[in-house]
Amino acid sequence: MEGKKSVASYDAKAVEEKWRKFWEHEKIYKFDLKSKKKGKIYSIDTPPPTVSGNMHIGHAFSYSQQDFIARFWRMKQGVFYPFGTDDNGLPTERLVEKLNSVKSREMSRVKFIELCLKTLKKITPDFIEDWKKLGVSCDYDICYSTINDNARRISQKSFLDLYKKGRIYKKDFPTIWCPECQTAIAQAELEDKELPSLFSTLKFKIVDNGKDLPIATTRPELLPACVAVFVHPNDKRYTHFIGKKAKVPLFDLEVPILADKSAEIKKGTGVLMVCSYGDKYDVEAIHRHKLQPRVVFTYDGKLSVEPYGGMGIKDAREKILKDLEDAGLIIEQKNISHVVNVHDKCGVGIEFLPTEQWFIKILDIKKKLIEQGKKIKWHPKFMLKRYENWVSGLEWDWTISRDRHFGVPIPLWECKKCGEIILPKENELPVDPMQVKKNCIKCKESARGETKVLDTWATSSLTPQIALSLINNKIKLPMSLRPQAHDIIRTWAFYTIAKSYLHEKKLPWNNVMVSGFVTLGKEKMSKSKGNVIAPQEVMNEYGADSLRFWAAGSKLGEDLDYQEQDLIAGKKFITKLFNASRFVFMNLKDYNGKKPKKLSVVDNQFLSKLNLLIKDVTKSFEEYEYSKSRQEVERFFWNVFCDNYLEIVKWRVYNGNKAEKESAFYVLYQSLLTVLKLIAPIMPFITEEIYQNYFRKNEKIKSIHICEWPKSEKAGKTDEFDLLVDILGKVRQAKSQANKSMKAEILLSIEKKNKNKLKDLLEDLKHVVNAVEIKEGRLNVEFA
RNA sequence: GGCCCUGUAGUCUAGUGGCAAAACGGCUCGUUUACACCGAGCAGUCAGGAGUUCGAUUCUCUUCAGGGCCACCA
Repeated sequence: MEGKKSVASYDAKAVEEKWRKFWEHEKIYKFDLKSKKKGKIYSIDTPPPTVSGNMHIGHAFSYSQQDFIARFWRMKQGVFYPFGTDDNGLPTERLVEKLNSVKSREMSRVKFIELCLKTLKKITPDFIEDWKKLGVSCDYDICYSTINDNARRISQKSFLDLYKKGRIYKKDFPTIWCPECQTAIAQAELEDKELPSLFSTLKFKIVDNGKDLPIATTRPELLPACVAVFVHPNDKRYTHFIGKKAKVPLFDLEVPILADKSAEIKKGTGVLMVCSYGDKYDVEAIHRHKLQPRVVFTYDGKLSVEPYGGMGIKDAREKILKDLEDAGLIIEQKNISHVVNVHDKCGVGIEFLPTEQWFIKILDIKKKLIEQGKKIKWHPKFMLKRYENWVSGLEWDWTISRDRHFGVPIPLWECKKCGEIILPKENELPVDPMQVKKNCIKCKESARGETKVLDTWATSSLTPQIALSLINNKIKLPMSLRPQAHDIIRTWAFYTIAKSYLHEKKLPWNNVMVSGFVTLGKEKMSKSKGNVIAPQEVMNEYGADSLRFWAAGSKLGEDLDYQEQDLIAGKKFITKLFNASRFVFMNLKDYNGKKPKKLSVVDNQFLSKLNLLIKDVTKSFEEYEYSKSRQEVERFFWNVFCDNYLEIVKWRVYNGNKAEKESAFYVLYQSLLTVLKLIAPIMPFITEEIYQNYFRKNEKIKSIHICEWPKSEKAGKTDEFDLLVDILGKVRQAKSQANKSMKAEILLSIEKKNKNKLKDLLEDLKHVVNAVEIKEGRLNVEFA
C-alpha cells in the first residue's frame, strides 16, 4: 500500500456512455401503455428539431428542461415521450441539395422527397446522437419525420377535413409576398428590420391649375402604381383640392384626390399617396374606395413599367430618384431610419402582390381561439398574454399555400373547363396531384393538379396527431404537455391550438411549458455575433449531468447567462454525490435495506426532514419549477445529509452497538436512495451509476429511472434534530473563531432546558463535537 | 404608440408583506479512516422616488435602465 490513499474519481464521459448504451439496449425508455401508474400516462408533444448541423446550446437548455419534467412523470406515472424531426422546410431542402449536389427544382417533387427521406435516413441518427448524449429520455423508436408518408398523409387529411368543413378557400388577393423566395408567406413569418432610407418630398401637381401638391415618400418606385391621393377631410390646406385630380410626377398618370380620415394631418406633408401595393394599408384603402389597382412589380421583385421594366426594386428606386431630380421634381430630401417588414427566412423586404392563394379561415374564430388558449395552463403564466396579444392582433386569415417546390403538396385538382375542385379519397393519401391524373367528375375533362405546397406550419401544427398516430391513437387529445420556446408561440403553439379546435374542438394539450433562451454576457447568442457555446464541447469537458444541472439553474421561462462556474458547480455536486455514496457503502457493504424494529431519535427525525423534502420537491416538479427542485435537493444533500447527518452517524457507524448500527444503516440507505431518486430527473447519469453500483441488487428494478417516485409519509417532529444541528453549528463557529481544529477537544455546556430535550442525543452530540464532557449551564464551549 | 418581461452580494441566480439566500469568487483558519473536485468561519446585496401598510426588497403608481412582442413605417 502506498502511504497516500488513492482516491477513486468519477469519469463522467465513460460513465455516461456506459449508461446511455445500457438504456438503449435495455429499452428503459420504451413506451408501454401498461407501465402507467395511477391509471394515467403523461404525454408529451416533443418539439421536433430541424435536422441541420448540430445541436446548439439553446437546444441543450430547453430539451434538458423538458426532460426533467418527462423523467419526473415517468417515475410518477409513466410517460408517452416520442421523438421527431422537422424535415419539411427550407433548411432541410437546402441541406439535402447541398449534400447531394442537386437542385430540387430540377427534380420532381416525388423524387426530391424520396431523396430527402434517403438522405435523412443517413444523417438523422448522427444528428439525434447529441440528444441521446444529453440524456433526453424519449422513446427513440417512436419517431416521426414531418416529411415522411405518415406525416404527409395526416397533413393532407387535415387539409381535406378543413376543406369539407368549409374552412378553406382560395382567393385572388394581394397577399404578403417574398420576392426573394418567390412565394406567399403568412403574417407570422414577418420580422422587423431597421433600415436607413431616403425620405423624399415630391412635387405632385393639381391637374386643373398646375399648383404643387407635395407628397413625401420613401418608395418613389411605387409612383407608377399610384392610384389615388388621400388628404384628411379637415385639413384646411387641402380641402379645396378634394374631388380634383393630381398628376403623378414623372409618370403621365392622373389620380383622384380623395378625402380619407386615415390621412394624418401632421404626418409628412399631410398628403398621402395610395399605391398598389405599398403596404397592408394600401390594400385596405384600395378596397375601401373600390379603386382599380395597377400592379407594377413582378413576382421576382422587378418593375414591369417602362422605362424601368426589368429593373430590381432597389435599382429602380435609385434611377427614379435621379430622374426626379433631373426633372426638378424633388422639393426636399432627408435621410431617415425606419423599420420595414422582411421575411424571417431570408431577410428580404416583403411586397403585397395579388396572387391566387389558399387560406384557412381563422379570423372569425379569434375569440374562440383565445378561449382555448385560456383553458391551457401556461408555464410561466404570462406567456398566455403573448398568445392572446398575437391572436387578437391577427388581421389576415392563415395563408397556407406556398409557391415552392418542396413540401407537402396541396391535395386537389381543378377542372380546366368548369373549375370544379376534385379531392382525393382518404386512402389515396399521401398524394402529389402533379403526378396523378384526374378527370372532372362533372364534365369529364382533365383536371389540373395543384402545384402549390402547404406551409410547413400546416404540417407541424399537427405534431400531436402525428405523434399519437404512431401508437394507433391509444392516447387521445389533449396531450399533457407541449414544451417549446417563446419565439414560436405565434406560430407553432397558435397553429396547433387552431387546428385541434377546427378538427376536433379540443385542446391539443393541457399544459405548455415555455423555455427562455441562453445568453452570453447578457447578450443573446447568435452565430453571426460569433458568441456561441457548443454543447458538445461542454459535455466533453464536464459531462451531460453538469450541463443539465446548469440548465436547471434558472426558473422556467427565464433567460440564463452561460457561465463556466455553473458547470463547475454541477461537477462538484456530482463528485460529492459520488464520494458520499462511497462512504455510505464502504460501511454498509452488503446491507439489505431491511427496516430495524426501532430507530434512534436522531434517525427518526432525520427521516422526517427527508419526508418534508420529498413533499417540496414533488410539488416543485409538479409545478414545472425544476429549479426549485434542484435547489431543494442540493441544499438538503449537501448541508443536511453530508455536513450534518453523516458527521452525526459516523461515530455510531464505526463504533456503535448492533442496534445503533442497524438504525443508522437503514436510514443511510433509505435517505441516500431517496435523494438520488429526487435528483435523478435532473442528473440521470450519476444517479444511475450510484444506483447500479449499490442499490440495484436489493431494489431489483432495472434502472433508477423507472423506479417509483418517493412517497412522502406524514412527517413527524424534527425539533431535537434541528437543535442538535444548531448546537453543532455554534460549536464549529466557536472553534473556528478560536482558530482551533474541528478535532479539538472541548468542554460543552448546554442550557438546562436544551439538555432535557437532548437527553436521547447527548451521546451523538458528544462524539460529533468531540466533547470530553457535557455540562449543564448556558450554551458555551470551553477548550480542554 | 400599445402590451409583456426583467432589474437582488464582485459575478450568476433563488426567494419573501415581518432577521435578505445559495453557488462561484475574496479573506481567515483547519483537516488527511467519503471527499483538496475538502471542511469550518468571516466580509459583502434588494436600480431611484412616491403611495398603501404597524411594517415593503416583495403590493400599487412613477422615473431610469435592459430585453421581448405587436402596431406604425407619408
